Amino acid sequence: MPELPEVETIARDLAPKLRGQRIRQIRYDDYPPVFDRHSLSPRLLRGKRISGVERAGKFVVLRFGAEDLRLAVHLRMTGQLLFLPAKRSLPYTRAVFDLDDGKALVFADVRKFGRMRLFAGEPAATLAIGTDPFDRRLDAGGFSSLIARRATPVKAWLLNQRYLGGVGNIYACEALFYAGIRPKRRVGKLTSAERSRLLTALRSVLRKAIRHRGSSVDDYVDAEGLPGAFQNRLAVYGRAGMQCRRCGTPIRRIVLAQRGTFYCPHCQR
DNA sequence: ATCAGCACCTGTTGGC
DNA sequence: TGCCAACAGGTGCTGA
Repeated sequence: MPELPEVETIARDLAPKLRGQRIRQIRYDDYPPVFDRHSLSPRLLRGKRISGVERAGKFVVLRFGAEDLRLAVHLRMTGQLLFLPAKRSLPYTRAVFDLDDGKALVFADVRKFGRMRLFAGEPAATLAIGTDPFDRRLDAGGFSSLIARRATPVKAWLLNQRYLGGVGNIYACEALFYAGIRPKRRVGKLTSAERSRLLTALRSVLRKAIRHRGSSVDDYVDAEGLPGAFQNRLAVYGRAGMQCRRCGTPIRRIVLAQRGTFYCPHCQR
């Protein structure tokens, strides 16, 4: 479900609500494990005060006190991270963090793929997340050197979190549409003009999606349980057989890297 | 050292 | 209407 724009929306919403709140108690369902096998003991969180919330790749990261201690939450496909101002029970709850005054942070997940990890250290290094697409130090040259001479299809490259952190299936398809590049093209063989267009298109579509609070194609909701609005503005994702918004050609669906992949055969070369 | 393919889960949808 | 296969925003492991 959630990619960079959705996770960014959740993190921005949660930050002012959670900052200063203390973790009173934690309850969780551990089958399958909701804390991954690298996680420190969740008991360490009891009594800790939340000092900040940020996004790292597709993770929502909570920080505690002035310490190095952080909790990373990955929503995978159907995870939801919800702030509840008053006690309430939700279906598919996997973990509940009781906060001050009856407030709570709830991690719910129908498919149970989502995981959390408590760790000490820097998120990018610990979680093996590549460069953030919005990193100011990333320019066309840096982007091109991340690509190097890789033979993998450009869409598979975009989905690999070790190069760029945060791009998922929807926005990989969308960015390639706006850059005019077919998903199967070998990433290492893109011209420098194409690479440059791709970085620009990626940033632009991610920025727009954040402005519209993400895409609610299926289960995604923000920290208050409300859907985003960007699903109505998608150019190719989920539009197989429908007319391209730019040229009218039917949008094509193929499977690439085991994922549904959408593109316009006329606008993308 | 890569990388395709499958595993992990449950719910929804579309074809017959 | 009913059944069942295919599919879903992601990633981690295995074996070639």
